[in-house]
Amino acid sequence: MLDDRKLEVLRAIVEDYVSTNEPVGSKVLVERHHLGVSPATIRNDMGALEDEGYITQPHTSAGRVPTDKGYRLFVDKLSTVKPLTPAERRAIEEFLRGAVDLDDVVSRTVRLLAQLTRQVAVVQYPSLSRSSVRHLEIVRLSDTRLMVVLITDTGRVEQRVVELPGPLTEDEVAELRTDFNSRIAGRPLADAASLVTDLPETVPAAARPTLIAVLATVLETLVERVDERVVLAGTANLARGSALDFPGTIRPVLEALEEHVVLLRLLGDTADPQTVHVSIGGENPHAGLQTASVVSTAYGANALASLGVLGPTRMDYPGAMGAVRAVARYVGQILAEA
Amino acid sequence: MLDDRKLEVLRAIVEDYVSTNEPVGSKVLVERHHLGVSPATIRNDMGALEDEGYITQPHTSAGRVPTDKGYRLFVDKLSTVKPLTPAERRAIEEFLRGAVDLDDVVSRTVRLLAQLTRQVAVVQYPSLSRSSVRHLEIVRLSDTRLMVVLITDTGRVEQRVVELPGPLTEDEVAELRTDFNSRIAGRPLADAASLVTDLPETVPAAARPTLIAVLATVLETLVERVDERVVLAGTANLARGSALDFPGTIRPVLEALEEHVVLLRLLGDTADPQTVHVSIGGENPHAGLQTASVVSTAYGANALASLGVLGPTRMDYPGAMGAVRAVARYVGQILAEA
DNA sequence: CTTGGCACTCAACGGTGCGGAGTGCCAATC
DNA sequence: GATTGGCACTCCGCACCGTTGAGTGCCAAG
Repeated sequence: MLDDRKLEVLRAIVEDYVSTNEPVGSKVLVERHHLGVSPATIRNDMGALEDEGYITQPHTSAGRVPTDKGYRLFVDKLSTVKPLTPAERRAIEEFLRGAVDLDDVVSRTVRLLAQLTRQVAVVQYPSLSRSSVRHLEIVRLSDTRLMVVLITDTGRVEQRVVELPGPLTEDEVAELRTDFNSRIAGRPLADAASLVTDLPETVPAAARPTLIAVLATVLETLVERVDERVVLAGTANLARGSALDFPGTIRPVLEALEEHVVLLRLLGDTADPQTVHVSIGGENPHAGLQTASVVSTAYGANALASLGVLGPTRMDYPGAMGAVRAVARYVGQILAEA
Repeated sequence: MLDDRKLEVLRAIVEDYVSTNEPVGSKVLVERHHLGVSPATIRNDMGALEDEGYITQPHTSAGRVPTDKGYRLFVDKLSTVKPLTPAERRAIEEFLRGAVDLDDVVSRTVRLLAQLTRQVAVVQYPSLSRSSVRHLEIVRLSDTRLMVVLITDTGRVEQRVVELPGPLTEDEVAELRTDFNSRIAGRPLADAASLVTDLPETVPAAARPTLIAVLATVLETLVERVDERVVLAGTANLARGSALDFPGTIRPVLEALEEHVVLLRLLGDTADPQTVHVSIGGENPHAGLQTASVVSTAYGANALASLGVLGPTRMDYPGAMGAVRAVARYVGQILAEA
């Protein structure tokens, strides 16, 4: 159905349209891509491509523009991930190395990605799930209030305040601290919860309600889906492209970006850190993102966090995929070392 | 120079323009605001107001639009802060009460403010400066790496990783922990730094380099300007208004919003929690915000944090000021209780 | 000082005509 | 059968134009 030249034509159309942001016609196509044939031939091919739904014309006497389906084919079959230049790689590494803690790593990563791709960058926090408890600190704020601080071996810190049913002395708090730590310190988070559920039975009945309150909070901290945190950068890039990129207004896109749940769903599709996932236009579940594409991948040792970029469907996919892949690798590396 | 009626005319122009988003002419003005005079009289007044630079015409045969100077006069002399309705107050209180920790308070606050004002909301984290050290936790990550966790009485948690010049045993770490805590626990952050600077002199020379490394990080944590953290919400509101609000594109505004330093400067003007500060158009230092206004105030017991909203100069100032003031009060209240 | 009248200005709008880019189709050619 | 040049056709974009109407500034009268 689609011979090699037709595919080549599609590739040329996508590349031209992405770089010029103008519907591309048969004439300019043969000029810029020195395909060895005449415009008329290209026109025939374009007709075929249009029949198959890979390209479309905005109006009768205009050039062609790729459809979502066209971009999909381009990404799947016609393009290769564009590796970064050594200079870029050095810059990335250097920039990320300067981070002082996890928050800083994430924040640098997202800014870096936005700058490299000139799109909106999204980074999800690395997940707790596979990490282990380094230390559980319990601090007495007042007679009836405690603060629980969980520290993991990945450097993550989670805190919670507990309101107690009754007063507690400093000594009792110290005891609680040792009780919990002796059971869960060094254990993976996933296992930790089950290791403390029987704690209430080991103490006198009088102390039980208090312990149960603390336990509830500790469990909450252990299983909390902190990986639901996301960070954004580069939203100004949305206003960069022409009016063609986002019909009418970028408002629905900005709205979608503020709904973190939506973002998480977009990023969530990505499971394997080796592959870069691309979601194009109408493939996105969210109504406000029908003209947007997302390029994402998983990162980190445990591959439970992900990052990516979001932009108009008219996006430099090979470049974005290259940047996303490279950044994900470097971040993973940095996190593994920390 | 400007008699009462002229001021009344200015007020009417501002209010009309803000609500209709269209340059307002003399005729519609007398109709909608039943000033007891004819359009011709109003025209004379408008002429005077224009001569003084309070209003301007986009083009010859159009109505008048307030200038920055006009908005300034309106805000300073012609308007009163619009209090929220009891229903709104209840909703705010209820929403903020649901917060589980400081991060949650901040995140709820910013979303709330964005929704109430339909503008971009900015909330700066409450400052550490006036709070005290609740606890300083030092955790041994490996032979040569420590994690320092500072917990304040305001519920804030700051963490840092320290690379040590030489290895340290668990016992030595425990000793460090007690050394530091005995000196600074319960002390205000502002004083804490000076209380530990002489620590190195109290230990054997061999242990000194290590202690100095730890000390450096602890000091950094103590004085760190965490109040430089800001959170945003409602950026989609920028794309709501007409093209008149932000000439050309909202891009420079989005860019400015990503530069947290800029935001901090904007919010920083606010010192007194009792007053609401307004910065209009050209009064803003940043080039990208020449057509934007910021309404902000300080909040919290120590009045060292601030929050506000940002929108086009064509903004409902009384409403925004009311919302900002009310939200600041409620947040301050909640933080004081916590 | 206020007001009605009036001439003037100018953005916005709809209609018209033209040029050009790009297409689809067809017959001729390789 | 694929390729190609030719050609008629479509239709966007643009410039031009007159009309309309909102709004103004000014002036003379009240």
